[in-house]
Amino acid sequence: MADLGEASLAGRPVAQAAGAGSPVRIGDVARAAEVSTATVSRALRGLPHVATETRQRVLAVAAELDYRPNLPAARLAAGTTNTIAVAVPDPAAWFNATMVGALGREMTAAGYDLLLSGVANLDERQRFIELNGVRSGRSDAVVLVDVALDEAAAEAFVAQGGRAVSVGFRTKALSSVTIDNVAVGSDATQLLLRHGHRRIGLLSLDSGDSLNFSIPAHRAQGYEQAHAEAGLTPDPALRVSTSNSWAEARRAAHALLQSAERPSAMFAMCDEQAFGIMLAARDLELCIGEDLSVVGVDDHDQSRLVGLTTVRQHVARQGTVAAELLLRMLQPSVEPPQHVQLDTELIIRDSVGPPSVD
Amino acid sequence: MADLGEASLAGRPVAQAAGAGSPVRIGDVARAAEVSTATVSRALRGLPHVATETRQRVLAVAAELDYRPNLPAARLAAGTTNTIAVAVPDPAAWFNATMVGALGREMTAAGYDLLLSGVANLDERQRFIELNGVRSGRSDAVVLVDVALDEAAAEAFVAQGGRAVSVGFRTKALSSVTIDNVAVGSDATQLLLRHGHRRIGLLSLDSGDSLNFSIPAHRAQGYEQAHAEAGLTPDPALRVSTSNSWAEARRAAHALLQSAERPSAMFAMCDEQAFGIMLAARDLELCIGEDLSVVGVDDHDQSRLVGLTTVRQHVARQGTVAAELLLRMLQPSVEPPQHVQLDTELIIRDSVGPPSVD
DNA sequence: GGCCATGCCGCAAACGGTTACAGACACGCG
DNA sequence: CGCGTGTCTGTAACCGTTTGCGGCATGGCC
Repeated sequence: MADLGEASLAGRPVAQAAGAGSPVRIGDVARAAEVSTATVSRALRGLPHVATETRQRVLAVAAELDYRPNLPAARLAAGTTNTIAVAVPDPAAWFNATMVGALGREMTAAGYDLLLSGVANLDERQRFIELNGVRSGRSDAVVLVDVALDEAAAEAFVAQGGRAVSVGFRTKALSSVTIDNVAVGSDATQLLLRHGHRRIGLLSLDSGDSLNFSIPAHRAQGYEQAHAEAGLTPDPALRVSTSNSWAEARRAAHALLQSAERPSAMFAMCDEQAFGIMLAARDLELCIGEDLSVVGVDDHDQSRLVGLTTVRQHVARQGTVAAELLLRMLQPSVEPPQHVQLDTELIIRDSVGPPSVD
Repeated sequence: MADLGEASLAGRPVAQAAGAGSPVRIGDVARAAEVSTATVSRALRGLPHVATETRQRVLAVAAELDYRPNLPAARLAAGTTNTIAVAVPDPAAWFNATMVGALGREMTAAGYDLLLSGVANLDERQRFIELNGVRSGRSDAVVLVDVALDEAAAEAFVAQGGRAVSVGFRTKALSSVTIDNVAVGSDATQLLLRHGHRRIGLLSLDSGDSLNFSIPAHRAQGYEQAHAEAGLTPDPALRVSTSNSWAEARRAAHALLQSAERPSAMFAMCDEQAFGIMLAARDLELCIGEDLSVVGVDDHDQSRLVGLTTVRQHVARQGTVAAELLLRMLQPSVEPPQHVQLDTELIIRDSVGPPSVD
């Protein structure tokens, strides 16, 4: 206790003008605190078996020396990275950005770093999976946002010790957080049918771009199902698909709306596509909600602004749920994969009305 | 060469059913290829001083064994991480998400990982800077997106060997990519003045939320300057500020537009705020472009949809430029910080017209 | 034929922590 | 007083790469 004063007198670390000269290592702290490196390691990480007095001395000395543990070294020795890797098809898309934001907030609070990868096609997906297996030590776990893995690949991944949670896609082997996409498609379509629409266009997502085929497929299924329940069969000509960019959606909608028997309403896979439809309608001087009804999915920040009726999914909540699943999964005790399905909600705005009489 | 066949016969790696049993290490590859670990290391990384024949044998064996180098170990030994850490105030905001997307694309192509951190206030900024100094070995370089560092902090950071590029904020010690924010403010304001507006509201950004005070300050300066050039003095009552969320902007605009002498036009710091203004106008049944003119900044994806006149900044290009600066900075040769200023562009849409005669 | 340059390759020492194991010490109890 | 128990601490063996340096052929040249 006598020599404590020597080391930790000042309030702030000595400036030390290190100039990248000689980085302080754990041994330096140990020497200055007159303990072993083992004790320093334990003290700094809050592990038990360190006397309070000793711990405080170590803490003081470490602060004094402005010691920063070297991460790769710690990771190598401990075999854990405190990092999670997340794969998203397009980091700039609204859904993904919002998801990553929520996920990041939670994981940062829990002491994890977030490694972000854009994974836009099957090659990149393959690469991501290979690179982020446990064996590489790049990350402790992986979250796949709208990046589907087939059952075999998922099982292989966990068999090698990989941990993953999937967002938007359900696989037996992985924990997942999803919504009921059949219900999404059905709810949207039913709304349009109730308003009296009989020619309802379906703007689907390209399977080429998307790595998660099941989402558009299930929503389309809901669309079919709603028609069937009403005793109707949708015209296949009313079905087109694009990527999730509004620009492409606009082009596709433009073409469809100029066809001989144009739809009186459109259901789009996401609000960004719906925006594209609205732009196309504007081009053709069709009034939204009168000449053309539109329903999207997501409840994008801007949907309210343009009065878009949509099926809301709580994106941020999906992010926090994914984080919870991750943290649980990172515990030493192994649990079977968890599957969480969140509710969606139909949000009625101005973009839907009865079909105009031609 | 004779034993090559033994190791690399098959097209794909043996399934090996590792079950996380015994990870393949570099020594295993070395043994199987009958070379030293040094040679394996060199061969796999494409370094010189390896005979072509040997290299191919090593490659084949490594593929056969499905070897994955352990990253922390490699990083510890090499003292480099091939990772860059990026700090953004809010990962979900459109500008940031788009920026991160572009940056990530470039850096991934160059073989770097992207570590994403939300840095929303000064404490988090402090923490980010401390955590990502060179000494921690967490990342090779840092990019600060709309997260300003004062001159002293920036110098201290580079003095310790840290490398950083700053986006949206210019500091002597750091490379930076910026736009001319005074011109942005001035261009937008001049447009409104030319249309005959005399009461132009300014929706600024909270300095509390934003870590980059200079952006709203400079734009406000352009606003003042444009007024001064026209021989006018803006009414301070027309100046409010919020965060960059449209919801807050909406509330603020709502209040301002209900005041006795309401502005006939508004200039917002970003398109998201402008959207909020447009919502407020809708609430009050004011017609955009007639009863109220609005100008934003960014050229957000949705701006076109709602006909928002705005000052476009090329976000993705800022991202690629930042990536170039980073890559140059990561070269062994030390260069002085580079400063790149990109052009902006006034995009005229429907949200601006002459003031309505009251 | 000797010598030097050159190209490949291996040995072994880092890199900077973590942690199993054992030692030291104090204490309480029979 | 001996012994078990429990708490604190140190010793040293890893963790899995990278890389400086030296060795050994080989080939060309004088």
